[in-house]
Amino acid sequence: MKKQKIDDIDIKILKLLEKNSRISNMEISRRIGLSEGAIRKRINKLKKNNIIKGFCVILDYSILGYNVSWIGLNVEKNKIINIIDEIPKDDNIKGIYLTYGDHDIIIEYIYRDKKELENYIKEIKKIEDIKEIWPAINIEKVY
Amino acid sequence: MKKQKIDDIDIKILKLLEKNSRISNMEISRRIGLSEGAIRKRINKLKKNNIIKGFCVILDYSILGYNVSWIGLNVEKNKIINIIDEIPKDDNIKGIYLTYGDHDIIIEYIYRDKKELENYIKEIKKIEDIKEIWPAINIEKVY
DNA sequence: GTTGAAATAAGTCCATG
DNA sequence: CATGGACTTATTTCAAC
Repeated sequence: MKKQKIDDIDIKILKLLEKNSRISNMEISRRIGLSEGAIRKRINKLKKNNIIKGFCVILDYSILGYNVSWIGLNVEKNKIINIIDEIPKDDNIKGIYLTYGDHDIIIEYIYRDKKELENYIKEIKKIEDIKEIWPAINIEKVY
Repeated sequence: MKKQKIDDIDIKILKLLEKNSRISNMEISRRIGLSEGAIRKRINKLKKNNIIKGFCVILDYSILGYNVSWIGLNVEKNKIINIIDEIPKDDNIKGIYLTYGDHDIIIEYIYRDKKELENYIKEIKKIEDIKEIWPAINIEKVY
């Protein structure tokens, strides 16, 4: 795929969507000073070119009765792709990240009680080539 | 604030918004089988009660020419709130997380080149009561 | 929950550079 | 030939009931 040239207008659109992705095309158009159609076409293009990968919602999981954890995995480096495939995935997985640092893979996992987390860790442990698991790094987004 | 009772319909709405926050109220209403007005009132209530904290966009920062890092900070535990206040904040900060585990605070930071990251680290270092800084944990979201 | 008016989004076509 | 604007139609939002 040819790499899309991003201009200042695209950046402005992305910044507005980062603040509030539910803003209407019309409102973006008013703030930027382009027609609604132009904004819509640009957003679609940004989606097509995978610069916009999706639109999401920031939830307070603690109010919903969940804890949030990041589970760090240290693994055989040449098996990373296989391992990512094998990680059990369900609604409680909010993200899986490839990282270079203390860990190789980080799983963002929400759970209602310790039991649920422990069971999930048990599943993870069954995967071959995982050397270390650093679970239960509870987090709260403060900014 | 009184804690909101969440029912199955709220959960369904949140799941749809998690998949795509730009879905229209109408489309949610069709999928759930409630009127559009009912959906709208529920979303507004979820926002008012801070269960929905915002609507965001998932961007591929690498296509935009950015690297993504998580900077882990180990700090004096009783100074955490002060430190969070003092962390320099700009458009490159995508999140600040309070954590319990390897680090006390994690900053999600995007940068175009090493120089930019280094300058930011330099700013962080000026803050009192930060004991350790673990920067440059580059990440890619794979799921 | 229904309804109707206003706002917004989507689709098409045309002009421009 | 990609982009924005103008126009038309379809859909969505929003508030009164």
